[in-house]
Amino acid sequence: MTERGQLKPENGLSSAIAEALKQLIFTGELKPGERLNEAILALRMGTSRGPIREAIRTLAGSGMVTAVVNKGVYVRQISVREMLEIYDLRALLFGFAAQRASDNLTDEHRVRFEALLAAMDVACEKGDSSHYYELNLAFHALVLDLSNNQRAHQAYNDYVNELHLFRRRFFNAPGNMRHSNQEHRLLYEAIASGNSSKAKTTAERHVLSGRHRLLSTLDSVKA
Amino acid sequence: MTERGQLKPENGLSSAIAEALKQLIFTGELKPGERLNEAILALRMGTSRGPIREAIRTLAGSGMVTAVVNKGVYVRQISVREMLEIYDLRALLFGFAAQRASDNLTDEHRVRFEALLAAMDVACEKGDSSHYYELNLAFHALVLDLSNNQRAHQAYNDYVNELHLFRRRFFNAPGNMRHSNQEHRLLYEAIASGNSSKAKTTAERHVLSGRHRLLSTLDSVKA
DNA sequence: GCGATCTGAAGTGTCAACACTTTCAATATA
DNA sequence: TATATTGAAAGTGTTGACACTTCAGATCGC
Repeated sequence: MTERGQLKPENGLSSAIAEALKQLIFTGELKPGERLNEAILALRMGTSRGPIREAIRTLAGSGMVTAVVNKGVYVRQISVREMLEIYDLRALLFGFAAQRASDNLTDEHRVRFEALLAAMDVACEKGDSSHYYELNLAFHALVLDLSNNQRAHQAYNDYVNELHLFRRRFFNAPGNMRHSNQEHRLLYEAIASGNSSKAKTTAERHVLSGRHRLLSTLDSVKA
Repeated sequence: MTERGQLKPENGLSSAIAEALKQLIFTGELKPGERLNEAILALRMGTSRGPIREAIRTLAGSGMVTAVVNKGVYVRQISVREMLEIYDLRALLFGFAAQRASDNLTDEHRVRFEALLAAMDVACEKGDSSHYYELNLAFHALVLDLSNNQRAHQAYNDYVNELHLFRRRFFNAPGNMRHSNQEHRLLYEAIASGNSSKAKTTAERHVLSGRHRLLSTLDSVKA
């Protein structure tokens, strides 16, 4: 955990701290199961324990950490079962969004989709997985945007973050870009064709294939 | 807001306070948009402001209240748009659960379903809307249980609570029991028949018909 | 009379100190 | 040696005090 003194207090100290803690958790500097020591965090962030406690309670409210009375708070650990459940929900949401997207698609969005797909092809060829990851996120975000349902978008992002947390615990499955890229193309074609039910099933399958990949990797590790 | 000194501190004072605040919000003693005054709450709960602040941050984390720096926290207000979005998600989840339920149904569950439906018939005849409401919750919970996906169940409950919050803001639409009751029967038949896709669409429609009722009531008020 | 500035109250943000619980290791005891 | 006891250390829970921001109303100048 490196020094990180910035902590822009634009929106209240505890909000800034909560944001910083989230970053620490997502980047893996704070690992799942690890305990958060209030005093040490306070020292590191350069404040007293009060704001730290409040930030931690915020995270506890959103489920990122679990609090045990008189013992402390721990970064949430996600079980395999929970991961599978979340994958199903994510698939459901993505299918829902794709279905709607095929109804709400405009020419402007077509352009953006095609630009994204082209860029992903390039990243895929070059093997630039980090850039591909960014584009992948943007692609999914675009679909969710087109669902015209902000809550769905938010819930989807929450699920993705939670899964991210889980995967970090085990290994950073890079996922095979090529296959994923192919599925994206198929999904876009389904959306663009206006066949909303096909768009839905394609989108669901896309997420579930990710779930399947992760699951089989997990099995092979256990064996 | 009545005195409520119990506050069993079994799991930490701030957790207990958070629970108490949730109750106050759900029962409507704290109305949407209303500000939460820390000092007054502290006085009423018999503690100092610290635990109150932490409880409030917990609620803020789960989205029940919104915090504005240096001004205070306010009970969340849900817009019509947001309500519609949540209804869609709730329908999606309920459809998902019903689909799964038709795969996971056992004889034991059949018995419970039929007991619930019978009891609902009775409550419906007697016009006992309060009891009907309880049974209605139990019916939905049973379907969600059968989905074998705890996260789905939790998310569904969260959505229901949020909608509850919204409806309180306008009026307590009792919903017509008779119609709802009929839909429950249809849904159970679809689930019991093992036709999972029919179960799914029936469940979705059940929720969406609720959404439609609320929406048309809203329109008639505005007009 | 009208607008700008000042002032006070109300309320939130932050802090440091203290009380309480848990844990673990050292010691005593059978 | 194994087990129970006890005491210190570490860390969280809680509190009251103080600093700072915001807002509304009073005051002053024009």
